[in-house]
Amino acid sequence: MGKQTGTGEAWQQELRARGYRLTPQRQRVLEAVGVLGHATPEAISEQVGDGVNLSTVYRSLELLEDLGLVRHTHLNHGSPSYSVAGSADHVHLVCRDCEAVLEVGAELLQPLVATIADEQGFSVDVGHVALFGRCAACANR
Amino acid sequence: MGKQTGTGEAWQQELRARGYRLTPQRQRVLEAVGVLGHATPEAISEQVGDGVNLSTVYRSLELLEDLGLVRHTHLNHGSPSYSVAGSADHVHLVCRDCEAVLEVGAELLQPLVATIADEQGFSVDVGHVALFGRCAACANR
DNA sequence: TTAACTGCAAAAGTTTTGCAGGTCG
DNA sequence: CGACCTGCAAAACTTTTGCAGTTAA
Repeated sequence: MGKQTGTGEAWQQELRARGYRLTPQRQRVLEAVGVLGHATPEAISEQVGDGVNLSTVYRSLELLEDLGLVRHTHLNHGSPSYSVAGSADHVHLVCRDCEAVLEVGAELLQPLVATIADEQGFSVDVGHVALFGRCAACANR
Repeated sequence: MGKQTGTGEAWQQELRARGYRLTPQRQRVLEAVGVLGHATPEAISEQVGDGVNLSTVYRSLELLEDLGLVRHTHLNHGSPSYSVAGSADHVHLVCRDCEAVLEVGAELLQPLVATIADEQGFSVDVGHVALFGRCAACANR
């Protein structure tokens, strides 16, 4: 399940098919997002080190998101949080007090999603849902 | 269900009890949020007109949120969206394509919320949930 | 070779902060 | 009257953009 650094991964071909180029910066940004789980552009920039300019991080994230390789949500206050799209779908549980982020399987959403599709014709993107509230630890305080 | 502009509303007493003051700016900001449903700080600033400085809008929103009178989420890309906390709980359905925001009753979340509380001890804040996806109109295109 | 990409720096946009004067209580 | 608030302007941040040099293909 590790990410092969081989030559012919599907997304690389997709990327080139669209006329884009495969650069080391883009690979490093994608890898950093994978390592961090979910992270802000700034955190990603730190992860990749000083070899990649912050502007490039932003531009890479935009491209990678357009390719469907990463996604972003707004987990806490200001900054967007990016994560790899390929990983198993899950729901984020963000604690308002301690800022911890728990996860639960997205299969819990199935009934809800089905109902919404049925009533509104709206297809929910299950890949990245964030729910806010208070975690068990903070509730006991 | 209208908002009385009477003298002794509960939140006003709460506010004073905490040592804060009831100013016309704060009343106008709260009223604007109610009128707009959900709005960014800038939109709120326009709604209240030029009688209230943008800085004051930010400071008022922070205070009102601290009092539990308004809440904020991130519906679309950059800016936070504020809404009154007292209104009926509902789930936002944000279309990624046309940016429309639909709503469905929060009672649909009950089973999900119950399961999460059971498994993780995490109490979800049902008041303001946003789900992203594609609306019926955009799906048919 | 050449069109795309990166780094740098400046610009644009958003949110916060310091302070002098105004006002609620 | 006194502490809290507001408006204004500047500061601090975040994200975007223009350009010249660099590089993947």
